[in-house]
Amino acid sequence: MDQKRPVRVRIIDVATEAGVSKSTVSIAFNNPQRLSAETTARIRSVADSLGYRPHPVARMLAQRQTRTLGILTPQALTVAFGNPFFSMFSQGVASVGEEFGYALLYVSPLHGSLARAAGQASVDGFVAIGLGEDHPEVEEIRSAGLPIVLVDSAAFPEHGSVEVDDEGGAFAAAQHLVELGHTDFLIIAVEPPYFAVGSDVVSPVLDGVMSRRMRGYRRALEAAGIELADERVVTGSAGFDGGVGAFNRGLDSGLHFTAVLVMSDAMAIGAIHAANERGLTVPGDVSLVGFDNIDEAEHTHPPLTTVHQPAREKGAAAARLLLAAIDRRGSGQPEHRRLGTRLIIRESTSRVAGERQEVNSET
Amino acid sequence: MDQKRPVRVRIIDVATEAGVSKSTVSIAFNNPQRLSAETTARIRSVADSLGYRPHPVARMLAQRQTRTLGILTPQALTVAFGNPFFSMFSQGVASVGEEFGYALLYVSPLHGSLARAAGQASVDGFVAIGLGEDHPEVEEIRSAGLPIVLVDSAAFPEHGSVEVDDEGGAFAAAQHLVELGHTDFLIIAVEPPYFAVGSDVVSPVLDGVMSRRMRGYRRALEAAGIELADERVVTGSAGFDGGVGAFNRGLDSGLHFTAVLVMSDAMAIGAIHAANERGLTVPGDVSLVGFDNIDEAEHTHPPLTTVHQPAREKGAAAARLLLAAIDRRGSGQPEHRRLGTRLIIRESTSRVAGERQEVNSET
DNA sequence: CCGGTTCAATAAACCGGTTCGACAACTCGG
DNA sequence: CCGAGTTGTCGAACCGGTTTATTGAACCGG
Repeated sequence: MDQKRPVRVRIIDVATEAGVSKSTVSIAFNNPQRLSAETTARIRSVADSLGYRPHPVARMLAQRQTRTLGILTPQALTVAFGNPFFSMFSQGVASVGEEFGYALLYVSPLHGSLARAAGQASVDGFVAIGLGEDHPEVEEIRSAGLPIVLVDSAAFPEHGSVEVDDEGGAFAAAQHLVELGHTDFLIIAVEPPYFAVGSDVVSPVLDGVMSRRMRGYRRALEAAGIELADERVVTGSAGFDGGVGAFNRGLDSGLHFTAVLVMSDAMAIGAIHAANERGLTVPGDVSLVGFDNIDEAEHTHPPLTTVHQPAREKGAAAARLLLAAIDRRGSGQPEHRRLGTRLIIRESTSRVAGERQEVNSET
Repeated sequence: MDQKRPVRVRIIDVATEAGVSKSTVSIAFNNPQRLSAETTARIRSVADSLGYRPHPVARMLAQRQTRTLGILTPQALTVAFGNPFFSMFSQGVASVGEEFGYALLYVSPLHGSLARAAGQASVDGFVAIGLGEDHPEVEEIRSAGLPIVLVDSAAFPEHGSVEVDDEGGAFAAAQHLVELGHTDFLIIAVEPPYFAVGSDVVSPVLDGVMSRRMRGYRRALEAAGIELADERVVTGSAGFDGGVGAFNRGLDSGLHFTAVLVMSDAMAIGAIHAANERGLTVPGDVSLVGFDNIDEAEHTHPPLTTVHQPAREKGAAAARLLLAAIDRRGSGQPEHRRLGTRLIIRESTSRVAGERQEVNSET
């Protein structure tokens, strides 16, 4: 049995082998111009032949920086990565992270506790996606002296934040359908209990986002004098399947509707699929508007009308704010950014079909 | 200007305040039963009131473990996260990571060097997605004494690995079309230069995967006596848009084909969309088989026939192998796992239409 | 009253680097 | 030939914890 125990080469080994002190070795790597060329060369070659790599953790400790950005999510990663939107957001964070040489650490609740998970993460700062008021980990992190940028939540003015105009986007979506003459609506929301583990509070994150969207829908409908009965709001789990389930439930409840507002594209794609399966054509029988504008929304059949939110820019902006906060180490004002949303009209929506044309063209 | 400089509370502060030594404080947290109940309680309460959190990096250094799993990808994260498959894989890794209390660190090339990036990552081990033979970072990591599990590559028998039967899946896909009577094929591949930065070698990863799939296609066609001209293989960037581009290019080249084999679902979805835009119906005019079986494949119109690969299980298996390797610290045999693929027949494929219909008139 | 246990708490070493101040040797102007 | 700078290297302290061997006090039976 060849015990392949590749004992790590330490800086002291290199120093001994090269006949210098460990400070000198360290300098040879981090500040070569302070050393004579030959010494540097010798140390380098010894290090190479020994296969020396500075221990990243020791280095982090001494330099007091990790060159790592943390992404904090109150949902399990298995659910987070199930949402294409999250991937796009990640792309944004990653793009600026990579540019500045930072790796990405994903932190999700461990054994139900996000705070504990955050506590044992070695990062220079956090991007927290949707931590609402009652999330104690924000305080936790602050007391650890780490900067944090909140996404989809402005509950903590003392920290940077990046938001998106959810309400405005939702309003535009609903208004668009109203203008097409629709009066009978179904709303598909993502259901609140996103996960339920351990003793921690359950994520009110999406709750915030979703309730803002709901507000936008409601405002537009009210403005058009359309009343929205509670049973016209159905929910399902985030993700494609949740969309088919919710749509079917809406259908089965016996409601009549010609327009569906869906709070996420993933669910909207599921809903389109469900509609087809049930013999309904989109947008002939039912018009449908999603939210997010994920990449696949353009390629559905029919292409999905949806509210674009700049997910990648959101991630990038959050990362930039965080890097800035890391740089100035606690001083300076936190920045708050709010990005726009806009309605993308494709082909999943159309004027309401002939007969029930009780047009309410005022507003 | 209130300088909010939340100086971190250190263990020594707690010790002083509680009138004990720092060892005692450490024990109070990690081995409470060794201490008298009252001392523990007092220390805990002092720590609470001071807001003490053990410094994760210091702790990692002392304990020689990070409780973090590294995910190594030779592509920039911006491109990796653009592929739904990657998200599914991540879900798998995350699910077992979360179960055992590990966070996830994504490591991608920094300034063009994956080796450098890997070197400064503080993890207990790596899951490397598709590192081919000529990737020096594997040796690099081994010499750092860290375990590594290779995914989609068995180039290093001394490390654990998880693979998938790409060739078999591709074979089944092609055979299915052959059985439906198709003889005129187009193959859409993902183009090799996935990125090109710095001095490092460009990822041969996907290359390996893609060439295995190609081999599968070819074998099935040859078995049916169908010859595949080189110009019938078109490429595009991974992702939806790459699919539409490639499909259009195939169409524009004047080739006649009734069947398309696409090496990824994302591209297949783009291809379906492109086909519709060009007035072709799927599967009426052209049959189409994807690869991966991502979640959205079920909800396309028509639902996509594709080769299922167990992406989540792949991630989970890799993570489990890695955790096992971390546990036994270098001893023990590396394990190699190979997972199956299977053809999922949905509705994007059908028997070839009667006569030699002229599919494409001109551009 | 004494040697042997047990229990609680501690001092010191350690994890593996970085960094600061000091020092010796060498250079150079006067 | 002396004193002031430079230059190259080193020792020691430090980052913030954990861990091991040790100590001192209390306990206990003989």
